[in-house]
Amino acid sequence: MIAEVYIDIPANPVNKPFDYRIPDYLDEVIQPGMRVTVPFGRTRRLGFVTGLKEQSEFKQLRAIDSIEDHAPVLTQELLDVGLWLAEATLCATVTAFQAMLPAAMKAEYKKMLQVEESEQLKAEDPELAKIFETGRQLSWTEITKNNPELLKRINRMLKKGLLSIHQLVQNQANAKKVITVSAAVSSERLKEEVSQLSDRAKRQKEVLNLFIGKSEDASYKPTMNALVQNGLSREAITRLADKSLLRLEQIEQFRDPYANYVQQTQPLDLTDEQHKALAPIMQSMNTGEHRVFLCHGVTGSGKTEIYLQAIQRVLELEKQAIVLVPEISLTPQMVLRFKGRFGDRVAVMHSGLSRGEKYDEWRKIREGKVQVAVGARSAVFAPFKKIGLIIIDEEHESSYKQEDTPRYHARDVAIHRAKIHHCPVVLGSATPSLESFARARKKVYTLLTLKERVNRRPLPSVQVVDLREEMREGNHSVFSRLLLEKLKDRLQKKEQTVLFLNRRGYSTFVMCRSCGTVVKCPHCDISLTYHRAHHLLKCHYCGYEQKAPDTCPTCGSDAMRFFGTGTQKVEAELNRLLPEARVIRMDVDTTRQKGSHEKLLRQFGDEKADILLGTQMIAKGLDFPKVTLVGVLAADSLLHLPDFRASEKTFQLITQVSGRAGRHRLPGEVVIQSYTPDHYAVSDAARHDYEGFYQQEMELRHRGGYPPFFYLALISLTHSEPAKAADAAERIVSILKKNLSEASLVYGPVVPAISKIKDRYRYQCMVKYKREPALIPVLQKIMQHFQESGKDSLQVSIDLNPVVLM
DNA sequence: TGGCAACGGCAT
DNA sequence: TGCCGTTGCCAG
Repeated sequence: MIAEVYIDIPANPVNKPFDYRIPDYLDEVIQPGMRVTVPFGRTRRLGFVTGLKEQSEFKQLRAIDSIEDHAPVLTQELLDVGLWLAEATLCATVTAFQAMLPAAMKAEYKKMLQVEESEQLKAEDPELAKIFETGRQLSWTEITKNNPELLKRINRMLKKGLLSIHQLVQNQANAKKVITVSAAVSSERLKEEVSQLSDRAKRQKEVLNLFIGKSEDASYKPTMNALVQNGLSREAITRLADKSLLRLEQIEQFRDPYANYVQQTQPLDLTDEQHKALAPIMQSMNTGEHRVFLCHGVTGSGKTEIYLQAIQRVLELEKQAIVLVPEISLTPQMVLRFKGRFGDRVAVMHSGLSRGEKYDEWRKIREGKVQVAVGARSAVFAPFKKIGLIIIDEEHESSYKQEDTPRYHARDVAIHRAKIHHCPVVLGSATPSLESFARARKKVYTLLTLKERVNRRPLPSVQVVDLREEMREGNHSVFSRLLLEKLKDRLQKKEQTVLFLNRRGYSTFVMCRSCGTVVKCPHCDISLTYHRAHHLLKCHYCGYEQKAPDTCPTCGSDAMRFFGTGTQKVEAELNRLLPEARVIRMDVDTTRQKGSHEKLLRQFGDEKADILLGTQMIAKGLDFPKVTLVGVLAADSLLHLPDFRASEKTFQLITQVSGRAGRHRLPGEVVIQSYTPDHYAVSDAARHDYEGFYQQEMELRHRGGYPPFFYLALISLTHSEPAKAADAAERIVSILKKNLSEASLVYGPVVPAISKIKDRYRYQCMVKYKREPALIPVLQKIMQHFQESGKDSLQVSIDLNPVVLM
């Protein structure tokens, strides 16, 4: 038999299946979807088997070395999804396969050195011989990294055949193993043994006594660790196992990151609106018909309960469900709602888990141990066999789009998979993306609307404060007088406040007041942000940091001033203005550590703080009964970015943040601070008027030729020499113009707002199109022609339906 | 991707 | 002439 294998090299010339002979001992074992190690050129590489066949057009086939998996890691369906994904996003097929698997399954390649002729080596290079004394294989990188001088000598020995190279393909995925202990003989026998043991074997007797009477209970299999923790002796246990009285078994164990909290919940009664929304979803599941629903429900309208009851039905049908949530809202709050309803039938996948934990959750899905997968973007690839429902909560969230290859949108993958499985997709949001809402309007999706909050709670009242006026009247503080007053009021009433600011760090840029110099990143075309904790300037693009200068690097003046406001500065301001207020700050800088995110939220939930101050990450999913005030400090911070979605993002953000207030008994209030209070994105959000915003924004998109009226393809070029990137961009634009239809528009080349990132200069071209069958083939050709390999080379990246244009 | 042959420059 | 770094090609 012959296997078709995709090699683990994401480069154009090898982006196709290679034929390999299956050795006899692997005949009948190898199946499509398994990973194998194969000889490739002069090395060994990991590969994915995508098909089996009898014949090959190639005469000289090499044989598969070994298998990496005992069962396929990709189902036939996922293999097909991978091929589709590679074409749809213009990436190498292996890259698509890798994206569907947990990171722990990425192969690691190691070059090993071994002695072939030890006597001769000793004669030629005694020092080297000493290193290889044990005769064992040693890692090439480990030997050479501390001692680069050895490289030449090793090469010399290799040429003479005294040393040899062995390529090793390592699978990093290893299940956590635990040892369980059980009785190997009857309780009767154990009693006998106890009496026969000498008095000195006190510890062994202790162990045996524990197992007496439990021999017959097959489920009694405590782990070695548990026994040792309870004061029994590991030595004694192994001794008894040696005597065949106890049995030790190694079993694979699943790490369970949520083992500690599971609190069972029951389905809630649905409101009329919720019933009406759920019914068509149920119907679609019952008839096994693929449909896409857009559930547009105001914040607090109980979308999650609809999801939960729909999933309930999926389980009754003995199928599986995938629930996607934005990375940021994967707080225990959200996860617990699913865990609480479905308990250990749920696997959770998100970036807060360790590599091993993610791998375990993934295995639970593959092995059919769970029926529900809750996770961020990549959970859309959950290896379920019979998907009954896919839910995408907060469907407008930009984190559903992967920003590096493969540049896929989870929404597209979900719909693609749902078609294959004949099941519905439910997109949920209080602020749907214009694309989705437009599709619902055109009846491509089915619109489900929830206008009211559950329990009839009113939406919070929203007040917009004009910051220009505050300025005019001499208030230069971050807080308007209204917001400050309300903050004080809540402090007094012992109610809580959420403050939102979309910018971390202390200030946005540092400028010299004497000569106007703004301190920029030496590697990127962007100003550095001041972080007060360590008195540092940081680049938020490449991570570069330097000490904050006391004097201007250009003119030497000491008039360095900090402009713009970040969360750190607001925190300092709060401490100054309201010294009695307890503040929790949440941003990338305070949540970097594992578990800190949850910890901070728990503190706030336990009312250990009065004010929660944070960036994006606090905008959604939070639900605290005591929060009665929400402040948006700078509503227009996103509005003036060079991005056609700036208004949409602003509207969504304000709406989402406002939704954090007054979700329970206490009514909520929202204060929005803005320099452009009349902008429709701000004023419509304040009025909770999605429809109004939608109309106005669609008008502008229509005029500008932007989605949802046109599709976009963004081609980005980077090179360390600006001229090289510019030249390629010119040529690409002319190729596109020549090959695409008249109706498609080709723009560029342009220099993006950030012209340099990590010492590479950037150019962009863009295509706007409605229907363009020639596009994918042309872009594939462009990739093949222009993409160079090597370190200092031209990099081409193509993003179809980009979410961020920068 | 990475290994290697082929190539050319350069010190000897 | 041998050694080294660079370049381009190729893999089933």
